[in-house]
Amino acid sequence: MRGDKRALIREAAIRVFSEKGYHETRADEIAQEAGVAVGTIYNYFKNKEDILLDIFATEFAERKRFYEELRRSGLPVVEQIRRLLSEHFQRFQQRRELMQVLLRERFKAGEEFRLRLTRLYQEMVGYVEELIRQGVEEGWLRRCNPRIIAHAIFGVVESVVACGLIYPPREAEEIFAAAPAELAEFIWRGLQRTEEGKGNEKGEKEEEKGEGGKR
Amino acid sequence: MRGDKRALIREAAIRVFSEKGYHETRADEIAQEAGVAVGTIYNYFKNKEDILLDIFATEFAERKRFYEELRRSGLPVVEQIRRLLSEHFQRFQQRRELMQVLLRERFKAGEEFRLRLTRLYQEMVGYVEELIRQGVEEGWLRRCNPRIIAHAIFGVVESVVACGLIYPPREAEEIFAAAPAELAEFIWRGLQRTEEGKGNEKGEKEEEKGEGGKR
Amino acid sequence: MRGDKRALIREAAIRVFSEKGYHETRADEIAQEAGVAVGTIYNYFKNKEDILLDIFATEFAERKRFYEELRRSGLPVVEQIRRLLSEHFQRFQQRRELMQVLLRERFKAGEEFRLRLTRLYQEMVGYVEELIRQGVEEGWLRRCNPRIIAHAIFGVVESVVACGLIYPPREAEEIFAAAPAELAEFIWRGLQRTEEGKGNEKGEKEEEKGEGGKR
Amino acid sequence: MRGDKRALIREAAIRVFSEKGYHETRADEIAQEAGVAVGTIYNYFKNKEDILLDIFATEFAERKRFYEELRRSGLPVVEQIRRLLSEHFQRFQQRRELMQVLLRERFKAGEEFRLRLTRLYQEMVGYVEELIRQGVEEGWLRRCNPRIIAHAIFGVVESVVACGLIYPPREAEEIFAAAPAELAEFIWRGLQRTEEGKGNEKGEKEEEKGEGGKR
DNA sequence: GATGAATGAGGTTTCATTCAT
DNA sequence: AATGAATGAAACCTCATTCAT
Repeated sequence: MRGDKRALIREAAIRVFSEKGYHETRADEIAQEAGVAVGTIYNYFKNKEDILLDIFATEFAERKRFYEELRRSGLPVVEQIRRLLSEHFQRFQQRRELMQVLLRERFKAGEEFRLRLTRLYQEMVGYVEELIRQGVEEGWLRRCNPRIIAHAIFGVVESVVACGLIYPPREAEEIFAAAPAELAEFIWRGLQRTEEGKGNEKGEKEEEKGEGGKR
Repeated sequence: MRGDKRALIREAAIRVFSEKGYHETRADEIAQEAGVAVGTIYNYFKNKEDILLDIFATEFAERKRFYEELRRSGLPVVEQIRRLLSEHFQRFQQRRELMQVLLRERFKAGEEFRLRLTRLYQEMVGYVEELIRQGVEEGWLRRCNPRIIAHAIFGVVESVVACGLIYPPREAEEIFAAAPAELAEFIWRGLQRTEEGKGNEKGEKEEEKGEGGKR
Repeated sequence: MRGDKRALIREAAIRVFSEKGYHETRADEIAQEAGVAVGTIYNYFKNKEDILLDIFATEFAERKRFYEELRRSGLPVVEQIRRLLSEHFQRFQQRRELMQVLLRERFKAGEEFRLRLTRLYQEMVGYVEELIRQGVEEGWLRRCNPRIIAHAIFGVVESVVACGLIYPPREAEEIFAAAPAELAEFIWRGLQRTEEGKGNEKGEKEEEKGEGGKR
Repeated sequence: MRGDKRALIREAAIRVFSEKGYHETRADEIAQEAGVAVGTIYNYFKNKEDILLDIFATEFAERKRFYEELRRSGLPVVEQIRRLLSEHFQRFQQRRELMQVLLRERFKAGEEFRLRLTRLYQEMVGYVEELIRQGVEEGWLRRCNPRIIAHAIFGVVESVVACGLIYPPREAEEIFAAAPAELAEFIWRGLQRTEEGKGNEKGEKEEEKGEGGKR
């Protein structure tokens, strides 16, 4: 039950944060959105910042779970990356408000917050970094700096979220619809080996990409 | 003289904002950094937010100048994109603090701010979008959604800035050194036409994308 | 409960305003006088000006209640005016500080304030104006411009309040003690029909007034 | 020349004060209205309050000059009062803005200001008080408390100024046109002896009143 | 556990005044 | 004497947080 109320407040916070931004949101607005009294918030969270941190922590925990599951799956790296992208775009569709909050408040300052968030973020990117490193080592992917490329991939994915904050709903929807396939393709080409045995290798990849874009 | 003082305050603000974030920065900290009294700020800016907006406006104006110069250069699109990327990375090296502020505060809420910034941002991305559109039409680049790809490119470039906010200085420097080449390559591959067997390959892709867009 | 706290703050404000004037009074002085924290004030009032407006509104509402009661009383107009004056002087004795605030801050500028107060004031004077109009029609009072005379009566009554702000306490007390009778007489004579030779006298006066108004 | 600039600024201040009120007027608005730089104001006045005080002092000095002239005129008291009222209404017509400022800011707090103004005000009312005292002693006026009645007369006169601050221009003009005769009559009746020898005494007075209202 | 009125520290902004030119 | 940019003290108000009910 305790978890329920915490989640209730967290989800309410996501809605208002995504609408007005963390700083512009007052504690009592979160309470109102959650349908509880202001004081109740402080029974479940240390302070306002703690709610934001919890939003990040909850989402990152879920992602980590997904990443580890993926890692344990034993699938080929290329397939793992495909699923990872597909998962991200899918999750964005389901939880746009959440994603917007994550994007917007990613760099909020505040001593402790910054430190804790940074750690979470590094850890998360680390999974992808590791995946790419493996892909390179195993010869699936072109030789590159895995850390930089991992961040770049996050940058690409986040660019879609950003569009949702920049364009009016109509245009945003068009972008959201086309983006997954478009960007999977973009990232894929950016990672792919080119030199030898293209014909064969390509064929496989193309198929994979197709599926990735679809689901 | 008036312009000088405005710039003096703006540059001071960039330094403090990049350090502590816009919201966590107090007006008198900006004043102190600028070496003026608090009141002086308000002789040159309507309010604190106005400083932030001015930071964006000034930088975006400069970028627009560069983009238009580029456009008028008559260089082949591929070369234009190359220069654009190179310029961005170079500018990032020169003005890291500025770039961090732009990245961090991009989505700050606040009625008027949001509206004005959105307009500036769209305009800026618009240049790149147009460049890509041309590149595709002229056959230099692969067929794609230019708007989405333009945003993706910004996302990639911004990912480097983000690293500066996530990693400790030592590691960040390593990333900064390698990123330009690494990411130019990444973007480049993402845009490039596949050399051989185009006709066939293309057909497939279109189908895939079509399905991807449908869901 | 809510009404209580509002009244508590309002009454505290009256005391401080009457002592130092609205503009010279700081929000925290009101809070201190009321025995609450500054923030509490803003739970009950939109801003400092809103307190002042509430002081006027509350008093004017009470006066209106009295005027309407009087009107419904069915007493002869002359008696109504007598009671009205008596009530005013009595109320002044009970609520000197309040009256001083009303006198002092009556013309405070400030867009909305001015508008709202003006409306309240006109309404209040309107009652007396109407009373005089009736008195004239019914032949109790001399022929006159009821609106102007209504304002003049308020001017006379307020002059006593003004004395409280000008003279040191000792002298003020003397004035307060004598003023009600003295001014009731003054006003009364100013309104009274001349007893004998009315027809003739009246005619003259009308002419005189006519000329006076012409110039 | 020094006096000229001082007067220039004072007159400008009267215009803005009457429009927005003393507190709501900024020093630079006075400067702008006067067509000088802010700094210039402080070459002629100690501070903002000093301008307001100067407005009162200048007007009160002029009034005192008039009162003393009147006193030295050797005219019968009744005639003196008639002229005094007539002068007041005339001056109001010529200098409405000034009168509004005097009415509005009469009770502004501020240690030194209050003290100095109070002295000026008492002195000014004192002349009228003395006049009435004489009138009573000489049997021209009914027995009364001269101080209270003097204040009441000021209250009546000021009520017209107040109307200018309460009613919209159209209605205010109507009031201004009718007020002098109307109020002279009101005051006159309030002061006049009634008991013995009315016929004769009255006749004289009526004439005087008529003239008073006219000019 | 829930409530929401009370709290008061703290930040933004204003604006009277100064003073170097 | 005139200027007006710079100053910084001061005040309003907000809003995260608490705690008695």
